[in-house]
Amino acid sequence: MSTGATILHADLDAFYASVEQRDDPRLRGRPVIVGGGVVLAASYEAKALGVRSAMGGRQARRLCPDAVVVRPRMSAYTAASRAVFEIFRRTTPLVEGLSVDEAFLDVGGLRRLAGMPVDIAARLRREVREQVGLPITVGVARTKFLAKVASGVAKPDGLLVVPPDGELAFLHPLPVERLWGVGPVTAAKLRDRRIRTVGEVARLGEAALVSLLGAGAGRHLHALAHNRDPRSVQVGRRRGSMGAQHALGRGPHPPESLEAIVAGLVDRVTRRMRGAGRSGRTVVLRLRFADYTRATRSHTLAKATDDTRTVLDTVRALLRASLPEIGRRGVTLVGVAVGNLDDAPVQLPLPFHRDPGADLDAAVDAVRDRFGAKALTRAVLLGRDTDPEMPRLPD
DNA sequence: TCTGGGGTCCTAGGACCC
DNA sequence: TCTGGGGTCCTAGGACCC
Repeated sequence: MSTGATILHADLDAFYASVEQRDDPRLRGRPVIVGGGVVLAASYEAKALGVRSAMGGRQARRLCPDAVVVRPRMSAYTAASRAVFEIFRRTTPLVEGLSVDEAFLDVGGLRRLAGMPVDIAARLRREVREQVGLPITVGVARTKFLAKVASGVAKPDGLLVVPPDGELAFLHPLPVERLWGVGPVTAAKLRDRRIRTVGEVARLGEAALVSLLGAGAGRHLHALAHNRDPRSVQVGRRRGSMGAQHALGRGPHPPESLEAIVAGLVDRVTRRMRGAGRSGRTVVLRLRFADYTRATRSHTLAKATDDTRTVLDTVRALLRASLPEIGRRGVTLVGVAVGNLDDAPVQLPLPFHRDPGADLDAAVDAVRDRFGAKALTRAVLLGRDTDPEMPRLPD
């Protein structure tokens, strides 16, 4: 029964740019921009001058003429990410990755073994710095949501603990933009109502939020503003789709050249799928028109596949059906994705794998809490195959 | 400020089934 | 003949995240 702040949100700082500064000492202390036409990542020296990721390259160079612009080296970032996640998993088996550079870690059960969460977090930061050479910020709190907000506030290269008795005092003065899930559109709607802080959101009432933002977003935001977030750290989550896309100039782009680009994208995606041992049923063609509005066209196959030919034929049919619209509106991006990826069994971490537990109900509940209902089904199926002692669902 | 590439989750209507 | 409610799947769009 640990009730303290036991969830860590660990987030590498300016990840791509930090890897570049690590690998080239001449870049240290200087503004670094990773990416060419568009900023993929900016070092904190560049951010200080207003450079942001997703910003156009021209504007970034205007803001920061002294910046060193580096071509991205994806394989270096992937390797660094793997090394950091190894440290995460050495810290606790309960790791939920959110992207290449951030994860939640549940350290609630480790107190006797590894010390207080704040000490675990400090050690984690030190290990990432010493063993991988990268700065990382950690937020520590009782819930995932608060831990994430805390790391955002503590960046860069920081550590911030939100004590359980100081949660609302921490949360309510923050601007609404700090909330996970509040982007430009939601922030603008709230701003129109003169709502700028989380505390003001909390005073608004759920019904008002729902009528302003819709049922899902409204209820979600209301819960967060009142510091309600029951989500647990989920291990073994797998992505639900894989895709690749390619931005185009303003054109013109004849159908043959679009077909060729799409074929390359399909090849990339299906190659990755086979590499990961995944197959999927829903094939998606993604388009962006000359006015930068977006559209998707999709088709769901009867059977999951990772076959290049099958996916390509499907995408081609979607593309051909879209050619008239593309002809009218112009196209500035094509993308391909395969969704509805199958759920292969996941490897469960040690405690549940090795110790099914004497109490069947408790074990089943624990698996469901930690990993979700889907994983429970998978765990049971997996357990039947590999471990006769694995708990089964009660009939 | 003229905008990459990779994802997640939610909503909503229609088809279809019981 | 007309009508009901519930559930799932598919397609498409939109907001948001890094």
